[in-house]
Amino acid sequence: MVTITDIAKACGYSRATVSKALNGAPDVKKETVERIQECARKLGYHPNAAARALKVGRSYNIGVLFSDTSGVGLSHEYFSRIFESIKKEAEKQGYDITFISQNLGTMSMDYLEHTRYRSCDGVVIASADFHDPAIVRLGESDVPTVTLDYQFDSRTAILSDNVQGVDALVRYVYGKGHRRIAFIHGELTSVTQKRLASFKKTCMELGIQVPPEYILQGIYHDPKSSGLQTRALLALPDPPTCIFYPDDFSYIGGMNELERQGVQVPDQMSTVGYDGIHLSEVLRPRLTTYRQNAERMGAEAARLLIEEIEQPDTWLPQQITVEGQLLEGGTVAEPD
Amino acid sequence: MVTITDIAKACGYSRATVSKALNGAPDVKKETVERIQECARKLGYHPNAAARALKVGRSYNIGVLFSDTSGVGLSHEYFSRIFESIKKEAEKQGYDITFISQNLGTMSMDYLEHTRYRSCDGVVIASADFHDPAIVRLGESDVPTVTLDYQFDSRTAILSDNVQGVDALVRYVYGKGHRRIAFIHGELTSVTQKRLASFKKTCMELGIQVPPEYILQGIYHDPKSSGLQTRALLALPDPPTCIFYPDDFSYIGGMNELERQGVQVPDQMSTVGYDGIHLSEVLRPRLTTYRQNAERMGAEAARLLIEEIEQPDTWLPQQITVEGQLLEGGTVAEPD
DNA sequence: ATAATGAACTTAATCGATTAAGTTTTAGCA
DNA sequence: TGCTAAAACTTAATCGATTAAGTTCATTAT
Repeated sequence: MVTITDIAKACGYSRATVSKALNGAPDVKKETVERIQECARKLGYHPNAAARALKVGRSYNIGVLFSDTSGVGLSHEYFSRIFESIKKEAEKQGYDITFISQNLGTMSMDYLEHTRYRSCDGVVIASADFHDPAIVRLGESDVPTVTLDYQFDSRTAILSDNVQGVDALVRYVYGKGHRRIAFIHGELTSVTQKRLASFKKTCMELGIQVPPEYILQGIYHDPKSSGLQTRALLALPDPPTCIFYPDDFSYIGGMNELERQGVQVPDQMSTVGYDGIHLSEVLRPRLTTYRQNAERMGAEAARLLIEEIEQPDTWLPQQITVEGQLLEGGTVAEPD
Repeated sequence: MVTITDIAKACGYSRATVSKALNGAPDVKKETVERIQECARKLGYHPNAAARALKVGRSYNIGVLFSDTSGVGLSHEYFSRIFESIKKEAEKQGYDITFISQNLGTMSMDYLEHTRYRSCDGVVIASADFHDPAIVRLGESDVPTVTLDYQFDSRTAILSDNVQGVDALVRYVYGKGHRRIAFIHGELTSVTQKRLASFKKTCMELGIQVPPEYILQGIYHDPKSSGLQTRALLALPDPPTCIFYPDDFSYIGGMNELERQGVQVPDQMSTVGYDGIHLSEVLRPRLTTYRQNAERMGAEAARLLIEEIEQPDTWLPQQITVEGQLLEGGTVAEPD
């Protein structure tokens, strides 16, 4: 490994000067800087991240926290897209990514301890139980954090615009003539609550009566659950003409159940999903859904986190709401 | 941050003794070890990874390389499953994961340089262009590496059993009575070549004639491509009774095309996929496919890499072939 | 009694990079 | 020329942990 000492020897300056030259310190002659940079390039020098982290406390490493309890991890396309985007933006700015977990090997550490153990400069908290004391501890610590789809006090948060997403979908199906709209939602997280509230509010604004039996709790990303809920809706004396699914993957379960009962989509039943995963675009008919802008969310999260890390003085917490986009597919038709 | 010095002060031993006690050195009294461990726990001590990495060269960090060129990254379920599994096994053994990429920020480094920059103890190379000189350089360096679905000389490799996978599928559909079997494959990687060879071999063994127009090159994970190939197959004067798709996701494209042309699956056309992603199990009919054991592959990769890192003396390169499992769905029926 | 042995601990150097403080060199000006 | 100030460089301490080499002290052997 080429170290700063090798460069110092090779070009006849002290280690201090070499270090300063490579870091753009003001008290090194321009000519010297060039000579040292040239030398570093020739020898193939790259700084040792561990040494630098030890000395200055900064690691150029960003922690990413995807809760490991739920087990969903990166298999959700929404999260894998967010993750890829965080990674891409971080790398562009010279940061690496470390996954923050609990219980590394035999050492028992919580998220904050893991963060410190690796000297992470900050953490993006993406999918987690935000009431978990270990998460709260991290969020209240002095470590810069950015949360996704959740808001800690005085912290930066990136929020997907769930209110606008559901609102857009409701108005869209309303425009197609639907008045009997069912809403299957996922577990009651803060995101779910926003979607549900938005659904009710927009329906009210449009003068739509939503009977309570049209609002059902299911499970995110679980086609079995959405299949059962679909069956329940079909069995109602006065079934809906349009069903909202908690997400695109859940729609598959509904689609199967509808097909099994001989109900044609969209002629006899209209459907919409949520997320806009790749699958929704390759199904036929294409699923009408709302594509969350995961790419932008991830990039903003990384960008703002790095901003906080690099300019702590001028930093202020921000809340950014990222709009998605309604994808018009072929699963919504005018009701009879 | 609690350091070893704090513990030394708190319990009246030297830093050396504390370090040795915590690392299980033989020349510390049992009683002392206990006292120091107790003290460390009380103070909430955790070693500083950077300091340790700097001193001993070991970082307890494993690099993971998913090529960034192709852009597929972790959005493929196969790879995200492999990744999750690597991560889980690594964490169990006390290792963190770092993504190895090229061009971190403004520094231009190749994969090997990035690996050294972060002092990674080893690298799992998962999805990459194995002919890329930067990958080859890493594979030929002194850094412990494990490749997935590719084999470098004198290196450990984890291989999905593509030969057995395709063989099992062919024999399965043969058992159902199919003799006219088409094979749409992906880009001609080493994996594809194995699958193709296995397909031809098994067909020959079973005495099946495969006309050349039944073997088509498509694109992995691309429903549009598989849709086109499906159309081509249907337009043949003597179309097949069964179509093999390059992967489950590609099947969606085929499925749509078949439906569009009014061809019923499986009554008028049997189909099989490859991978066994979640989606294949929630479609109706369930897709008959071959589930690659990504979990085991990832775990073995991490396990063997760590073995090489921790016991370099007794280490020998290994090739492990991981069998998958045929998932019998409902997309294969007896042909007319 | 003295030396030898070994257990249990401490001292001090080290990993590679950074940086405050100190030193030398150069330049500027009367 | 001589003095001062600024520029350009070096020295040396430091981050936290590890470890070879050294020290102390009790125990055993001769």
